[in-house]
Amino acid sequence: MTPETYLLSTPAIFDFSRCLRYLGRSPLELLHRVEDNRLYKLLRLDGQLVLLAIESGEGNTLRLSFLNHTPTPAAISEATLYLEQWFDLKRDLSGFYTLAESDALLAKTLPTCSGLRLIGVNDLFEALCWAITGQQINLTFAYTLKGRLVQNFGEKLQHAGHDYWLFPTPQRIAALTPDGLRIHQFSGKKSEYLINIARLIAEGSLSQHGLLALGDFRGAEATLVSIHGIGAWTANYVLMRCLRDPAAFPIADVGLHNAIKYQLQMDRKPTIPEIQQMAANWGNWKAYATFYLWNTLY
DNA sequence: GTCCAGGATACTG
DNA sequence: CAGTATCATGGA
Repeated sequence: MTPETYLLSTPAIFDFSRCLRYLGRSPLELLHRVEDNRLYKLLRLDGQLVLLAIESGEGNTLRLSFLNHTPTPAAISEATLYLEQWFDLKRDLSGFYTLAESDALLAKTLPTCSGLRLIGVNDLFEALCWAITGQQINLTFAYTLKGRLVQNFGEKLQHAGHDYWLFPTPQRIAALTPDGLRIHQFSGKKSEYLINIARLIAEGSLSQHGLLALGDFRGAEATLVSIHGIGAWTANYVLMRCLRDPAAFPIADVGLHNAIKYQLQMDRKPTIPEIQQMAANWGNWKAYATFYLWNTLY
């Protein structure tokens, strides 16, 4: 049977293959799969587990295929919205390119990043878990830990010989004790942080909508930082990848430091004041600047 | 064996 | 208020 297929129009500055290169950076990733220029993603849409395949379509489009269901109209609409957010398709990047072409550091990212969109982590709980899990450990181990979280507490769909996963719900993690995460090699502190945040989200006192309703992103940042386990780096990571604050800037990020060191051929990592100076003109493109610099590391 | 990882917090002076 | 210790383990 031929799956239901839909087209989604893409903006002028968009290179799907570069987005896929970012998405395919870790073989340990369980929340999506990249194969043969096609992206597979499991979502819960309109109450059902829906497996999507996304690939380049004719002209400036993406082609979505629903692999395991004939989608309801609501599911089609939700899938479209999800992808627009995931790939940041509604943002006009012309200002960023004007900036990047005249910026000594950012210009170096364009040959390998041009057309890349800031790939999001749409779900707030997932974004927070990923950021906290990744604190002060190498990225490979962070993926291993996330994989354990997903495989032990997430939901699985098998399709055509592959496993597809949904990230655990906050309700599921909120029901754990710290030992339930520590046995999977999360630190004691991170276990407490994750369970507490799961509880806040499960009970409704923390939500993406609520954070965005605070008026500006600085309000969201202050709220996030007030939560145990969320410092400036984590808050800005989540602002950048989930809340879509264009000025989010995880300036203490080691990956950012390494990318700058490499691009400028420095014999040491840059200091925070040096980075502030480099970013002085980045304005509301700091999130994109960070993402492009990260992407030069893969 | 050593050093560093997409940091945050609690403690110390 | 600015430094320091601690976490926790893997990867290089």
